[in-house]
Amino acid sequence: MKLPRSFYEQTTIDVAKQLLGKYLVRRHPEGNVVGRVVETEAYIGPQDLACHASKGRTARTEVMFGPAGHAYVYFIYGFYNMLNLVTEVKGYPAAVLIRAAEPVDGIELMKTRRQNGALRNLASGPGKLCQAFAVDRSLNGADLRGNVLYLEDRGEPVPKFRATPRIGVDYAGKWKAKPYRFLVRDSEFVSKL
DNA sequence: CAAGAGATCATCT
DNA sequence: GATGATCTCTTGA
Repeated sequence: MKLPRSFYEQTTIDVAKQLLGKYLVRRHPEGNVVGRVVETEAYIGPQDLACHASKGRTARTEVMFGPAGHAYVYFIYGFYNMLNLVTEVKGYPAAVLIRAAEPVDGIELMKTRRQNGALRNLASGPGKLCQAFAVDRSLNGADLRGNVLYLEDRGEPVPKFRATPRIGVDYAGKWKAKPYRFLVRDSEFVSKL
């Protein structure tokens, strides 16, 4: 069943943990694609220097300040999109970055969208995942209760996971060491160990 | 296999 | 005008 808005209104850490083992569904004219989430990161509030919203409320970060259960998609490095899910209460900027998923359905379609079609390389990283799932900024602000992009609970308990510091945020001072990255143990589909 | 460079642009100063 | 929540390819051991 589709995750309700109340799921995303929990604390960002809880959402990030509980997303592991949930299923990301992308409906698209080319075909539908489904992946099992195996890696997430939490970005929490205006004081978190790794969180874009620590720079203030701008056109780019506006979605993060909005209500939970919406997609925050941004473009970076001139090449890649990143998919986040807005969490917590309206007015408090926080989100969970989806970093990796295990391909489940629509694998052939994912391969056509990706350079390297090896199964383990289709969505093992936030940029790769957005390519495989055809996520771009047209989905920024999309409601996750809609039919284009959403998460599904298929009755699987949250798998065993571990926490590490987040990737690529060396500039974030004391926040760079916080264990806000969560990854499924024993999954070969994470971005890195 | 590890390390490094290059690609390329929206966003903020 | 600088930089980034990245990826791929190339290089060298």
